Amino acid sequence: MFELSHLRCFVAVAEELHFGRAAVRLNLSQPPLSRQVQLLEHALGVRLLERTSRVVRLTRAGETFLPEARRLLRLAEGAALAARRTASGEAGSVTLGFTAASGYDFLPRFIQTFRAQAPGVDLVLKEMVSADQFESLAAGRIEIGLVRPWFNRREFSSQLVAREPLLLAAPEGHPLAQAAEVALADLDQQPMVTYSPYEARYFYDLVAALCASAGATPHYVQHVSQIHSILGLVKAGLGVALVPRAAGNLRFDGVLLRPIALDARSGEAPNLVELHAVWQPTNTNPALATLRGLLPRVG
Amino acid sequence: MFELSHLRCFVAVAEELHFGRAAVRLNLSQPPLSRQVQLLEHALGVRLLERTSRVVRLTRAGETFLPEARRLLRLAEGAALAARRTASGEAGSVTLGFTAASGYDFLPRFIQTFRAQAPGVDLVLKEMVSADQFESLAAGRIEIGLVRPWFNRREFSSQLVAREPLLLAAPEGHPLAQAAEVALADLDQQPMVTYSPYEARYFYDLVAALCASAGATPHYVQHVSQIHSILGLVKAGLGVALVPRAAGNLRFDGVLLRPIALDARSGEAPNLVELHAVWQPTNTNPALATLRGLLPRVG
DNA sequence: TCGATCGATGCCATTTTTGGATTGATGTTC
DNA sequence: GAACATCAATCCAAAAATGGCATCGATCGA
Repeated sequence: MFELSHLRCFVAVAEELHFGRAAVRLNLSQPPLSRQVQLLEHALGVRLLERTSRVVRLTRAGETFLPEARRLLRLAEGAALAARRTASGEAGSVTLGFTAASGYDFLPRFIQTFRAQAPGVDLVLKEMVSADQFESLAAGRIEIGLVRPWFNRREFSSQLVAREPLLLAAPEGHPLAQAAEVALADLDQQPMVTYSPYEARYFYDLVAALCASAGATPHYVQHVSQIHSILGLVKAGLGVALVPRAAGNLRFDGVLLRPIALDARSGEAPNLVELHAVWQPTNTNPALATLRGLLPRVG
Repeated sequence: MFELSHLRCFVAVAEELHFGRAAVRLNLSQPPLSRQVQLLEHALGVRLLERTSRVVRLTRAGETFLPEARRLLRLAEGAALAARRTASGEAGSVTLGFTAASGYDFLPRFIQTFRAQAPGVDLVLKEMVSADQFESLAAGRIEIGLVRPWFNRREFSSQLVAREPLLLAAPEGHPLAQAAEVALADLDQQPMVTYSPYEARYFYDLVAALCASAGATPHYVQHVSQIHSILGLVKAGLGVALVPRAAGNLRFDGVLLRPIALDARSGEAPNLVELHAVWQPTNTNPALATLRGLLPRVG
């Protein structure tokens, strides 16, 4: 069988129709070039060039072979480039898990940044709750997850990627929605829609801790998993709720969002709501490294 | 840069995930295989395989490169095959010139045979009178021509490919068309449409010689180039004509064809009408050799 | 007829490749 | 935990391939 180096020799001669000039082009001398082309012809069992001591011309078989030879050389370079780009993380594919809520704000902004910075990487998205993401990571179904606390999975690496405050969600016309901001104490004895302690434990605990910190005891009228469901119940007048600021991107008619007032010392609502990226430390996918490098850009 | 032999080594290892088995497959020993794969990785500047003393696994770059490597090897084999098929005349292209009349019978039958026997050869057809075919041959516009005599072009090779008789063409109802065959003597003083002595000299001379051989002197009422035009004038009642048997394939309504009666000794009409193939003897197109080899099949 | 140019061939030095021997690492069995 | 088998990598000598110089026969132009 022939080699790519034979093809380079043949292509140079076929294009120059002169062994001397082709040899110069290939940085070798004319005798080895003559021999290399002869080796190619022998390997193929076909005469590719007709030559006298003065004239070099392609045979019909040579005419057939020349475009194929050029194509092989081009494809070889392309294959090398593709391998290099994959190795460097410029090209490849990553499977990313995300929670519904992270899809409201962080994820869209991250995807935008990621596509701009790494257009050659294919991002495969899978929505699932945090617990399922850990299972999928362990099973290799996803390579990185966007999850809520709390987790204590030592076998995964993690990185905090975003924090945001909780806001009050109240129906239009609700007394608490009239003010520009709301004191936590005002939530005492208020009907409130809160999170499921099972399917949304992180948010359940967060809300409970926040209210307890102010000595407020809301009247929890419903426990729900999804934020968009919570907003629906708020609109229906069942009560108020505390939701992450990103929920504002849902633009729910009939529901107003108000910051929580703080004591005079701190000045701004604490960013209590955390979002973490998690992955297997042994993952060697270069595109994952590329992705992880871009996470801090969107915080 | 890497070589196709490197690709073969890599593909074998990638498929076996074991250097020893891959080496056996490639008919070489394990140490040189290990080194060849290392050379490929060095040439690319990319790690394609992760390996410990016990485990071999593709990297992501290796996963990207493997299908490209397989493709290159396949295309290399295909390129070799294409060159061999062109060299053997199994594949390629031929330009063939032909006269209008040869298109009635010989050429269709030849094309049918040629396509069956040489499906990989592209046949490019160009209709032109014999004189123009010689010019086109000399100029390289066609590679073989189907021409009528007479020619005396020593620089071309030729081969008689078909012969056929002349038949009498008479309008329906014409007295000469009532009999199953016609004596040449019957043509004496008959109105006759014949060939142009300039644009169809071969046929003009043939008809004149045939009539003179029987002592008949037809009354030539028209001189025309093309056989289908002659048949039209016969139908119109201007006279009879002598045409090659292949003209019967035109199926001209209103015109009957009758064989020419011979003297008792010979028994059948002589095949006076000749068709020759001509080409440049220096032409090296293998597909032309294939075509020429098939010409005698259709005679 | 002579000289210049060209591709092919001979020969040799250098480089590359191959295979056997061996190594260190790793997993299995006892 | 030790012994053993297996595996990919390394070392080294031998074989093969490559490249370059010298030269050849053929061909073209002056």
